[in-house]
Amino acid sequence: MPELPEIKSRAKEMNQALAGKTITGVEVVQPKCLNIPEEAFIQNLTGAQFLEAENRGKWIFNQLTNGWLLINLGMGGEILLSFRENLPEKYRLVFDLDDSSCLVINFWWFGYVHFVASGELAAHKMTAKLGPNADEVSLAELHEILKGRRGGIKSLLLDQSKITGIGNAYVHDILFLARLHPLRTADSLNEAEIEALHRGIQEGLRPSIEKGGAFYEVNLLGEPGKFNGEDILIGYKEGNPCPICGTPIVKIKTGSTASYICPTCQAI
DNA sequence: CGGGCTGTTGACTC
DNA sequence: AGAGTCAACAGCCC
Repeated sequence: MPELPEIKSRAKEMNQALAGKTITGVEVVQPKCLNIPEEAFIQNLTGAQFLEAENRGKWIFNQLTNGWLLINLGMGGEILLSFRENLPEKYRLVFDLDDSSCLVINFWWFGYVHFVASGELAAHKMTAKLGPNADEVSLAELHEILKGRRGGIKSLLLDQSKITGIGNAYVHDILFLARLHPLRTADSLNEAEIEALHRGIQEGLRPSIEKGGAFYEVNLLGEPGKFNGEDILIGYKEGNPCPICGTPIVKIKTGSTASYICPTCQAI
């Protein structure tokens, strides 16, 4: 479940590893993840050079000499810097590079690998409406995002058009850190609660960003992130004592997703 | 072996 | 606006 900490880490690694390298060939195993016909995709990317990589939420934006290579790993996957002689068992796409290495992309569901020509980013529907990166949202911006919204705070945090990068894995700890129940409505938060939410977003993401992402995702070299299970406060820890008050963590249904909360610290 | 669960996203409905 | 449902490229657990 790659979310902002993992994707931000991958983007940094790609920026370091790929800048200046040229794509010499493209192998597409899974054309359904593309946004344009396979032939056009290969034609556009062959010969393109990587300039710079950064993340916007869960998307990696690779700026190329002739456009953008946009990657979203969906519900989990790997981006590996490898060699043709050492390919993993499963992969969806390979970019051969001019130094004889290659970039291998795999994901297990719903990943996207898109090409957008220079100047046409605004027409790319899946990324055009992304909100600001969750780790960069200021308190004032958060105020604006919450203002007048009557929906639940959890679904708002997961809405990538409002604020981008948070997924169902990190949202449990973010809300716990803020002492907010996921079904609290956005416009019901008082000033102190908005500040708590802002801190919760920061503190819920930062440790994993600093550790290169979660242990269940790997970096470009195949090494797992260092944000471990014991770094997670309450997410997926049903029955464990709340680290603040000792009340057992419970799993509740919130719309179509599950939420883990401390029923004492996060009263509705 | 089959069913249900799990991270994402957009389209579509009411 | 927002909540609910569905479907789209797996893999795991029971």
